[in-house]
Amino acid sequence: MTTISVVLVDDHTVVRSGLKALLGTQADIAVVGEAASGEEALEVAQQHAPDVVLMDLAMGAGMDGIEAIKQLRQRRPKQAVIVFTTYDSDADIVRAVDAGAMGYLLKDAAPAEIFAAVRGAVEGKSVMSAPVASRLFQQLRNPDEILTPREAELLSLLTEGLSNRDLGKRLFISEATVKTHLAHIYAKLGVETRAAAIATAIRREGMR
Amino acid sequence: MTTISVVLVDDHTVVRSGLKALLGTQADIAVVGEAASGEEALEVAQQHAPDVVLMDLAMGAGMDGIEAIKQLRQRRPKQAVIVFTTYDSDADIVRAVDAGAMGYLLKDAAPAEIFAAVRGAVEGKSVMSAPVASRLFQQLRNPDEILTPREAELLSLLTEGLSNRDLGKRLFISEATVKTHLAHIYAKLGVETRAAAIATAIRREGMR
DNA sequence: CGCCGTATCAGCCAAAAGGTGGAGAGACCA
DNA sequence: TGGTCTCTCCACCTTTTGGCTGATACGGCG
Repeated sequence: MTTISVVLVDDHTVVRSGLKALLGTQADIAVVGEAASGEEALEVAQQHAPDVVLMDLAMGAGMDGIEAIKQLRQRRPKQAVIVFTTYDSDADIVRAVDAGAMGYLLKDAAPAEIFAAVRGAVEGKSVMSAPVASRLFQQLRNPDEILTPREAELLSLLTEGLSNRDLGKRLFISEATVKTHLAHIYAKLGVETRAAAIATAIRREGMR
Repeated sequence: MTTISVVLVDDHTVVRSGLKALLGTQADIAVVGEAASGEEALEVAQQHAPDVVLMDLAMGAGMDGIEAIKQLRQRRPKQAVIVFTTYDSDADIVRAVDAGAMGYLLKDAAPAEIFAAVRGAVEGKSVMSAPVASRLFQQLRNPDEILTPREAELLSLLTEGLSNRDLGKRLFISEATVKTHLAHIYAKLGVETRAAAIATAIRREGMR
């Protein structure tokens, strides 16, 4: 049985050491490096060429986790990246998977779950915490379901090419409210701009 | 009934032979020559003075189809050129018709359609595949909407939801140039925002 | 009863997009 | 040769957007 080399990326020292101790109990898993930021992660991964990178998405300063995943994946496609984070917002999940994450674990995951994720990752299996999986599944299956009625209404008008001001007038709400709704829509669709939201919405069957 | 002489121009031998066999089934059509490039086409057409030239637009190397059409038309205005190609991009259609093509067929056209195009061409009739016709019609109806090749390229990327910066990187041009192109595209499409441009482009058949 | 999801609104700030006007290089055309 | 088109780039300025934080209100649910 080969040993699985792992690099930990988290800006909290305590989390890293805890994780290190936990993984240390497993004979077939070895933590070969640590990093506290996205930039550092790239360096460390370069040095140790680990099989798996366990990474927190939220990093204090500098490059964020998503960007780090993209770059890691670009440099060594065979290396598996597992997201290990506190929050499970829809946007983060979609973007992380999009960026190439092999797994998505929440920090309250059971030890056994973490071990399984690491071992699964090297075999090309994608392991994720139950709540994350269900969300992702729902997203892929019917992303519109997670939009509230009002949001769906707004999205539909958005595909007409209206501006925030016009959207407000059309729906009899303030521009501020429009922006709030839009922010929620972007998060749920996993995009950052209205352009991408429109492209996604129109192509996503139904509204042409 | 006079026999219609045809010259085939396509850089793929298989396409030429298939077409030759197909046209051979018609008593009134005779393939009198073949060419694999634009230059060769000019020579062969010179030799055989065919009634019709069936030509692919995409030729591996050397003179492209559009240029070949222009020259053919210039040398023998009576000779009909029919474009027979795989793609139906707006730019190609417009340029081919501009260059003097009498017809525009897609390679998946039905045999009957091809025969009709050849026979129609000698009578001065212009025959084209349905999707091509509809595009051209739309172009003619609203000439202002003809996008330049570069603009079309940009518009297509625009529908992916990219930002100006990303568009620039992707096309190896500055953000300033991107903005210039976008302004032109908006004007031609009759919209004011990128959102509307995307909505229009995606819905306007073709780029999904 | 508090908690959560939904919908509404505000203000502030940075980034992106859009408008205007100009300009040079290269291709093409008459 | 001169005019036109296309593609490229720049500067300056305004508007739009998106990100962040926070707030109020209503209704359902455990």
